[in-house]
Amino acid sequence: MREILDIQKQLLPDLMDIMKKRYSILHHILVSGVVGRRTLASSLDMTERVLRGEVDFLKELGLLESDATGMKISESGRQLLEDMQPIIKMAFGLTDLEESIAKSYGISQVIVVPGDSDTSVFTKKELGRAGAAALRKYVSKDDIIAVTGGSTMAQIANNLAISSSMKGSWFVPARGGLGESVDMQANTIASIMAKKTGGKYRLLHVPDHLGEEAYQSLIQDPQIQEVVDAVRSCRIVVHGIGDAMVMARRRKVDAETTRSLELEGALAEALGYYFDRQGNVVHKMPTVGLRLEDLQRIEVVIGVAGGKSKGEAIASVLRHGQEDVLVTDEAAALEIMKHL
Amino acid sequence: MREILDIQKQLLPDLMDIMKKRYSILHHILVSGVVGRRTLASSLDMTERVLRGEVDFLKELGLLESDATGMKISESGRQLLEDMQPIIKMAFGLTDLEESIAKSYGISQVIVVPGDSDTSVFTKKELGRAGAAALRKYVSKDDIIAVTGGSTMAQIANNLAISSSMKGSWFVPARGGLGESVDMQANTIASIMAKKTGGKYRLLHVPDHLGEEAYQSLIQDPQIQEVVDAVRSCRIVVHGIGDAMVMARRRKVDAETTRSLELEGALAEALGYYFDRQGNVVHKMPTVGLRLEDLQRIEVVIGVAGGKSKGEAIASVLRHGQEDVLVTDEAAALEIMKHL
DNA sequence: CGTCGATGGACGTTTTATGTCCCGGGTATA
DNA sequence: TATACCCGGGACATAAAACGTCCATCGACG
Repeated sequence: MREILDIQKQLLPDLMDIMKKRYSILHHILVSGVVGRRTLASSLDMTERVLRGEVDFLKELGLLESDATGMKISESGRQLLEDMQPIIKMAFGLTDLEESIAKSYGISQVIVVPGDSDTSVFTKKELGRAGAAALRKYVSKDDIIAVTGGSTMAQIANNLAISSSMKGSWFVPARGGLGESVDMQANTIASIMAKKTGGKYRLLHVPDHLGEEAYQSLIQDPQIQEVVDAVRSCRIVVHGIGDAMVMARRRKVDAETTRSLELEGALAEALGYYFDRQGNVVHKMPTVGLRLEDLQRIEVVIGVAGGKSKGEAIASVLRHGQEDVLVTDEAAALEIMKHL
Repeated sequence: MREILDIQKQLLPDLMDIMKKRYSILHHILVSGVVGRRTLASSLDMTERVLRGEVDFLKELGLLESDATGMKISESGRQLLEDMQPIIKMAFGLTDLEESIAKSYGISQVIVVPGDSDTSVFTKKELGRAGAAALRKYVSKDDIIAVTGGSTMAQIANNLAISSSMKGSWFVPARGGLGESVDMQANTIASIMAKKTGGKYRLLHVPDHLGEEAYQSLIQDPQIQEVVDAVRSCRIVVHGIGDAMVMARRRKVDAETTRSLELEGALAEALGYYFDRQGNVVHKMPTVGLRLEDLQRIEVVIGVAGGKSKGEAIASVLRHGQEDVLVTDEAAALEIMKHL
């Protein structure tokens, strides 16, 4: 039942918008009894003319009637609304979640896919699909796109396809070596994405656990510098969000730092930075590439993460307040709303 | 599952058309492998430009890819088509039926509702709804609309609602007394329709089983003449279609005529005329009103009938070749196609 | 009996869709 | 290897639809 809508959404992306619009017009008329165009327009926050277009259409379909006293719902319209109840509830439960997260955290767009990535690989794939769609939506010609590593990012890469709009794009890792395993690290993801879309890529080869001296000389290297400059001038960032302690363990952070993270109350990780509950940065991985302060001037920052277990972490990162777009799943979204 | 599509068809008929269009584009590309824009346009019977609009859109969505050799389906497009298979079949299976009937019998529009009126009252109601919608579609200002009797016509009347486009219309019975019971006869239907839509009506009070002399004097009557003239100058006819023998019995046709009907192979009845399998008129009820030859110059002839048992009868009437619009149900439609 | 709010018509403007043509380039075939 | 063909994509004028805005008329209500 839900699939049918998801499938249709692929072919008719604005299906839901139109359906919701027409539904809410009908619904408003139903609860109002008899209502005039102007009143209805202002209560629905539409211009009078565009409402009129829809109303004429609905009248054509026989779903509402109008005479000189105003508009009211017809019998078939009333029946339709009743039949639609479950569909609307299902289809727009998530939309409501999206809107309340967007509003609460001040984000331009939130996309919530149904399910829980923790328990269903299908949801994780869906998250990747949605992330890829979001990227495709915001990308424009010849953009530089910085990406991070992680399994969610890998799923996004999987779901990208050759596309003329990304043909001229550059994919770069947002930050150098962060101690991830090879197939999940940012370099790998960037190259896969470039391959899938027909775009180009540059990599940042920064070994992990470098001595201070070697590190300093490395970041002086003109080749590296060039890539870092490209990264920091990117227009779009797509990054995952992780649980702080899980990430620390995965990256084999030393015991002392781990203890310090625990003491500072680190909850979330994104782009090599660790955040506490309030969204403050409590630690930073020592490597090159994008810095947190760069995010302010970057036009599109897309965060992608899902699963109930990550809900709190996502909320922390959102609270830091640099995200423009969030792609998550239902389970995480519910958690996020709990941590308001 | 099916309900959701039915609901969408009611609320979003325009989007369903678009969905079908995009689906068939994708499908054609799938079966063609690699195909060029111009070739595809002609095979889909679209202009090149409008196809291009859709193709650009589908490319944007990542459902198809194109290079200098032509367009081909992408992996996600292929997957989508597979997922959509059942949806399309459900949503448009009837559409296919509609189109083949329209084509086979040379009718402008055929509307098929799901189900079988013989076994489901819901389908019968739906037939009425569809019939009412068809009438609403074709009616224009101040039309004269001739209607017949019967239970299906009564359902149509039930589903009409007050409508500005019918406010100036006249409803008249297509033919005088045909021996139906009062609540199903054309006079009743016409007056109900007028009441429901806010239109006006004139009736033909012609008693059944009149002697020849009385009949002759009746049709000379100026009042009657006036109505008959109105009826014969109508722009729209909406009529039911019945099984010949069932109708003969219901109308208490005398034994001799019944025998003659049987001999002639009468199968169907419409507008007081009886038709054989080939669509020839084999008998005519003796009353005033619309004549069969009037149909030629009447702009919109709408036939409404459903139920598996009536399929053959409908086919006979269609074969007579005066129908412009047919509203029927799935069961009847399948029968109609059998009697090609 | 007058006032208010409603619909539906009208009209100019803006945005979008469409018809049409053409160019550079890649493919297949000779 | 040369050539003829068909491809996608850019360009542009035009038709069509959407939209903002205003107004005439009608019915309900005080």
